[in-house]
Amino acid sequence: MPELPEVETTCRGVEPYLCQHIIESVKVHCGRLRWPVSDEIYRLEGELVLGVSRRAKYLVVDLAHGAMLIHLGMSGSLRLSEPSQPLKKHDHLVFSLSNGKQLRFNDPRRFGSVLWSDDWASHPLIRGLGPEPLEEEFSAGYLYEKAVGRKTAIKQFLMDGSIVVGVGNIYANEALFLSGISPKRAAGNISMKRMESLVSNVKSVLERAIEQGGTTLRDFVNSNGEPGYFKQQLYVYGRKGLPCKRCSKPLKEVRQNQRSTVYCVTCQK
DNA sequence: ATGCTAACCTGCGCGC
DNA sequence: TGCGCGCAGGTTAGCA
Repeated sequence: MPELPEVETTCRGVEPYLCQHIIESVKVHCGRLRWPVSDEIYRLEGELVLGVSRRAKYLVVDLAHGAMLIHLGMSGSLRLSEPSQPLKKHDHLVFSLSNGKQLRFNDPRRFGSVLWSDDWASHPLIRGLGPEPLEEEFSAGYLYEKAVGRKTAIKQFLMDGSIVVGVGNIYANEALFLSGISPKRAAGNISMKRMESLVSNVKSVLERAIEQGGTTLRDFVNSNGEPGYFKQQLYVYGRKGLPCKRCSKPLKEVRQNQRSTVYCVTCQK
């Protein structure tokens, strides 16, 4: 489900309900996530939330004495609920807050994770991540330099978190289409000019998706349970065989690294 | 260093 | 209706 825009949407949605409130209790209904939920999670109880932010696709809940890192994996979501509302299937963790509300972590596939960290920025899963795509550090010059000598397909390269974070399958497909670059082209074989276009399109597609509240394919909902509206603006993702919105020829699907890639053989070279 | 594979899970849509 | 199959927004460990 969630790529950067969906995580950002979730972050903005939950922040007002968490910030300056205390996590009074933590209930773990199923701790078998991507990484087993550690008993350290109970250190959250009594902690004041100072802020909620995002790094890559991790939500960072900053506390007075540490932090909680939440990753939504493929199917995770966070919802604010009233304690009286019945639990939904796959509500694995419930955080009761001092404002009387509950934050519930739901994740059917359990690829997500919920971690305690004393110093989140140096956590092994965070340390070593590449720059944020919406920050200035992610520039054409940076991407071009990183790509020198790399034979990896550009799509795979874009989705490599040590190069740049937050670009998942949907938006990698979209940015490449918008830039007219074949997803199969070797990363090291792209001119600076085209890298400029690519970086610019990665930024703009992510920004536009955030404005629309993310992309809902089947089950993404924000913290209020509402879907995102970017799906109707997708050019290629999920449109295999349908006409290219630019040249009308049918879009082609291939698999790269176990992920589906959809592109236009005419418009993308 | 780079690059590829399998693995972690449940649910849904499709063809038969 | 039901069943089996393939596929799904992510990321890591492990091995060549």
